Amino acid sequence: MNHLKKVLREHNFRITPQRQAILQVLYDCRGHHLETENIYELLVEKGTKTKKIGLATVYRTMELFQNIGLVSRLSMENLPARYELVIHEKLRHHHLICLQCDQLQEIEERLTDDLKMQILKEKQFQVADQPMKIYGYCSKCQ
Amino acid sequence: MNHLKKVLREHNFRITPQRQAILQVLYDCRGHHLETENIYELLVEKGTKTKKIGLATVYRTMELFQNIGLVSRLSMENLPARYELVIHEKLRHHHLICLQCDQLQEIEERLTDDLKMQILKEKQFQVADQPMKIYGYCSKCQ
DNA sequence: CTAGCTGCAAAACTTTTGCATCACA
DNA sequence: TGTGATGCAAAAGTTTTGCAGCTAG
Repeated sequence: MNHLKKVLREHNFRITPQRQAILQVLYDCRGHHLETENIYELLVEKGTKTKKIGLATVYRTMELFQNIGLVSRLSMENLPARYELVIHEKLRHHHLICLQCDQLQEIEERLTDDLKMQILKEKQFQVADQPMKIYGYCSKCQ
Repeated sequence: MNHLKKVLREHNFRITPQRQAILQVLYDCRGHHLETENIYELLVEKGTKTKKIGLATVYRTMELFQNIGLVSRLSMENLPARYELVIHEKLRHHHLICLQCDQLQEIEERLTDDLKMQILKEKQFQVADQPMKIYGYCSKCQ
């Protein structure tokens, strides 16, 4: 939460109750990958006693958080995009997505280091420093 | 075109002028990755003198073609999905997508063989036999 | 104070669907 | 001729935007 405040201030964005509440939800659900709609619902449930929030605000906030590196966005084939908090102590990772059950697993980023280097060498294409989505079948669904 | 007819007949689907026209467009644009809307527009241009076609038909046809393996679908982050004809003589490949200009390049599939094997070994996750999307910056946009 | 945020509602956009009609086999 | 395919229009579903009012700094 302090990190949020620091990053927002650094970029000259305001620390609003809505932004704090959204970050709290993301933190409470860390490890999961939430749709904007999920986040909104959780906020509405909690929020009966506190503040009101609009779905558009959640969308706008998720875009903002992504831009400043607080969350990473995972666009799903046709489904709504999902977000997860970027945890800095955690190793960077890619996503393994099961085509059968939509379940997510993670693999360490280092596994793609060689691939990135080859792509740079052969195609002069600089692979972005963002999680890759790798589709397939998890051990249960094979 | 003969291949289309063969595959459709094998699956008990009908060979309609619309399906043939769509396949023709895909063939004429082979090497490119077309949005459904692009295909529709091209058909409307050409079609003034021939037949009418509806956008819904293009959507339905692309889904059908994908199911029977005639085209491969490339879901783009927020943008409309793009399709390309599956050319059997051509080597299987992955896509490099430039985050700046949306341009697509291709890399040979073999470059990810090691990665796939490691993922299977470490996570018992079977990577699907489909093109991977790798995001980054092309040589012009870096 | 005032620029940046927010909520609401409406719009934008891609994709899907219902249905009456059409046409391939 | 009968069933699958089509065109049209409307619906669905996610995300964006316009705008008037609110609020953090």
